[in-house]
Amino acid sequence: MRRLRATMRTSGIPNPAIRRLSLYLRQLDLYSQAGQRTVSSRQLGQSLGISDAQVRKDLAYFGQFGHSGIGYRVDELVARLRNILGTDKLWNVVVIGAGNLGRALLQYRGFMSKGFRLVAAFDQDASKVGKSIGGVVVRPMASLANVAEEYDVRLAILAVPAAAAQDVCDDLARIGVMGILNFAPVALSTGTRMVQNTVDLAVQLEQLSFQVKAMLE
Amino acid sequence: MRRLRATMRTSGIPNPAIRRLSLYLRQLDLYSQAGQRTVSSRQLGQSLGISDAQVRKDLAYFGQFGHSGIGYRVDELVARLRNILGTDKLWNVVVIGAGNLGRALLQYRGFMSKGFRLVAAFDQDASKVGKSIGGVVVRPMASLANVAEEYDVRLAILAVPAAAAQDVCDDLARIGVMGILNFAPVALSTGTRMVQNTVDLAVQLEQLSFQVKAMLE
DNA sequence: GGATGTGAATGCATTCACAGCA
DNA sequence: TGCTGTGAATGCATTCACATCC
Repeated sequence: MRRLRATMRTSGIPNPAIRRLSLYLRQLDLYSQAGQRTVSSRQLGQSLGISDAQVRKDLAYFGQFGHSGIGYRVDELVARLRNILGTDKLWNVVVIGAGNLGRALLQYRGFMSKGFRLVAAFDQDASKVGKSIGGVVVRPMASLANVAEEYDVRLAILAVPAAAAQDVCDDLARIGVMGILNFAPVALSTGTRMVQNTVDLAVQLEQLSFQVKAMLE
Repeated sequence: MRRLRATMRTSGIPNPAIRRLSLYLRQLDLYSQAGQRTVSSRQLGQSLGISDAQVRKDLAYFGQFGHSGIGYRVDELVARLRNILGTDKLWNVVVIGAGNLGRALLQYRGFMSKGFRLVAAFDQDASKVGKSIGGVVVRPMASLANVAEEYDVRLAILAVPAAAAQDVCDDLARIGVMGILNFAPVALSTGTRMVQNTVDLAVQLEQLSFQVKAMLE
């Protein structure tokens, strides 16, 4: 049994705060599109179910960019959040696994405008190799290292069966990938130079099950 | 601007603990398949990157079902966790939206054995209605209420575009759905008799981006 | 007046450390 | 001896409340 390292903190900033920054950014994009110029911590918080103090504290971890009496300038804050999250630069991302989920992800275009670009997909199954899905070509696993180097790939989306996930994860670590968005229902064992984010649909549904069950009683 | 209610706690049990119960269950299924009969809090924790004390405390919230000197009996604990999470009964689930993601979810069979059954899919687009995907028929939105009643549906998976999500959410609330697994990148505004769990892929990637960025510096 | 930014206070969650049991 | 269950202690995160600024 391999031993997992516990989740570690990257900095002095609370992990939940970093998650909320993403939510702020998403909401601010909406405000920006709607033509709104400024926003208060109160308004931003209410639209997300978060207290105004929490919003201010989260933002203040990264400096002072509010304006007394005014609030935050939407475009300014968007730019700053992108910079903080690292999505002001474009990340090249690979998708491993071109099954149902992998294909759906390749066709989902919601990433593009947000600082991520899917540059290639990989599948072990030769019959899938060569096809183009959502404008991205499916390649053989053997070409992973080359592609990763060519595009300086640091992020990967893992959409392979659970049984294969750890092996692929090890491969990815070896070629310099440092972040994995993992859709396989397993806890990956990774080194210290790698972070993972596992999205397990069954886990998600179980959370709902628990809570709905409680409401029904 | 609609105001969201803050996340509330269902009981005296820490929310993070409930999330971990799902992880324990997932891991225990593996042990069970491998023929392992008992497991200690230490072993279970290590395989998930969680401390042994944490494991024991999480489980102890729900009673005492460990055995001194032995640990926990795997099958017994699996049964108990299913019971706690509510997945010892079968939940009928509907999928709203038969686009890329909706289709992928319908074809993903990983739920079945875990207490969830996809009973129907719905789409607004008439050209999709009538098709069968992964053994599930796509129906018109208009038939949602009937199906929900017929199958006593309490859980829904939302895979519609962001712009449509809130309206669908309101519909779902009206017909008695109480839990939503939301893949649209918006914070849904719900009443008190409803819980949501939003999986936003961009948010997930942004978390990785932030952390990988920090590691590269 | 209407906001931010922030120390202080509170409230949660996790870990420690050990009694107790097989 | 090996392990659980649990109060006590610690450590984090959130909220309060107010000085401060436009």
